[in-house]
Amino acid sequence: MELPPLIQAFVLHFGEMGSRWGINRTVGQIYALLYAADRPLNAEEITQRLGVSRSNVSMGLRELDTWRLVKLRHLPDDRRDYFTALEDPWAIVRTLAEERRKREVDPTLSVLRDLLMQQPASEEEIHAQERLRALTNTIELLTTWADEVQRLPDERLIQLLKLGSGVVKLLDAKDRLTVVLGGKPRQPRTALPRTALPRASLPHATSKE
Amino acid sequence: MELPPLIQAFVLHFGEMGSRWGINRTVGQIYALLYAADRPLNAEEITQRLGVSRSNVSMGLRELDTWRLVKLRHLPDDRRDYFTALEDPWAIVRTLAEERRKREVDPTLSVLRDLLMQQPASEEEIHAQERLRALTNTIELLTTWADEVQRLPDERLIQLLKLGSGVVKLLDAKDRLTVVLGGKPRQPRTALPRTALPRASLPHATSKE
DNA sequence: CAGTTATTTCAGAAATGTCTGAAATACAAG
DNA sequence: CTTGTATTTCAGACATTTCTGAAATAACTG
Repeated sequence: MELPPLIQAFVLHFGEMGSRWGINRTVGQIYALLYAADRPLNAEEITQRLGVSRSNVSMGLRELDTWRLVKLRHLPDDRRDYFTALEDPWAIVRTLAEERRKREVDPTLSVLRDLLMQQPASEEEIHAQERLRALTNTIELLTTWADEVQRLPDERLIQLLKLGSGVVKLLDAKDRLTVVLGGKPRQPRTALPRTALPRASLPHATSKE
Repeated sequence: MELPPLIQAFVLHFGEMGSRWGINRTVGQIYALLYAADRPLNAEEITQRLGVSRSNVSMGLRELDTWRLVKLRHLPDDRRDYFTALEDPWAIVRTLAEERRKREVDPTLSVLRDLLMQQPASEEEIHAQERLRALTNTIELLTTWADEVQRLPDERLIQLLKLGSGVVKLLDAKDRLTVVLGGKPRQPRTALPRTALPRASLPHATSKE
């Protein structure tokens, strides 16, 4: 592997982390290389820099493509394929979130829903189904939320992230206002737990004020 | 494997998903079995029900323990170890989030910070470092947010999730109020992008109103 | 169409990960 | 200390995944 030390360290690390992220070493290395690169690279260049076989690079690029993490481009007067990494970090985050959900969550949700439709045949299965139902509800709440957040434009998403847990203050403020100003009663669409009613100010929610 | 069909389907699915989740088949199966079970199980029972070797179960339980997903308990007059799954779905979500972060994100963040400290030795490295900086900032924003959200009590977390992207309306409402009522000027702690100022009402942000 | 270059496919080699059975360890009870 | 039971360790068998080189395919060029 013939790379400037800084880039090499980055590439090697991504290769090693690859296995924890469900991609293999070469795929991780290719992505890191493209991400750090200051120009599009073709397969042959990647092969040389990483010191792996040409066919391995071909397969790796195809996998990155199914993850929608690389873009294929062409340079004038050159019929080789050139690749760039999806470069905007927020685009990467969104893509990773979508793809991981598709691969890691959706199949499970589908199986769970299926099992919840079945008629339990024993006490044991009744209990199991209850547990499955609790799990399903939680996953559904999370994925619905993730869906909605995915649709926010970048600025909004960043704004929310920066606010952090500060959002709960806003929620409290809103509930108080609704009461003080005699606003329209809340639609119980998001049925609040009793502890979140007007003046109940929870200890933890106000700890930073 | 001798299990009621519904439970068996659940267990088999978790086993298969295991590889995508960075755990192996047996570990996934053991967790699923414990999660669906209506009582604590000992290693021998798990062995029998899953039809895998006793030693495999021992290793699997140890791994689940390092993930903090199972609890060890003892029954009176029985010196065998009994296990239960972490059963509250929100506790599971929190634990998974923490553990995955520890394994999948923190090491990368540490390497990135390290590489950002280094003196770049070429134009190429200067560019690479800029890319690394962008990535680092994004990951840091995400993990800081995740940290804060982790500290919220369950009800608050659920409340937020149910609100979904509705939070942005609250943000807008707050900004408007600050102006209308002449409230104290915002601390620029979360420096908003210009587009989020008082009446700029972005098209996408108000699309549902 | 033949020649050239780029990419993909794929069988098997190499590497890695998982699982088992046997042996080792741990520990309570007699 | 010995016996009996529970659990862990670990070397090697087995299984899966990754990677390579060679061959096939594709696509352009004259």
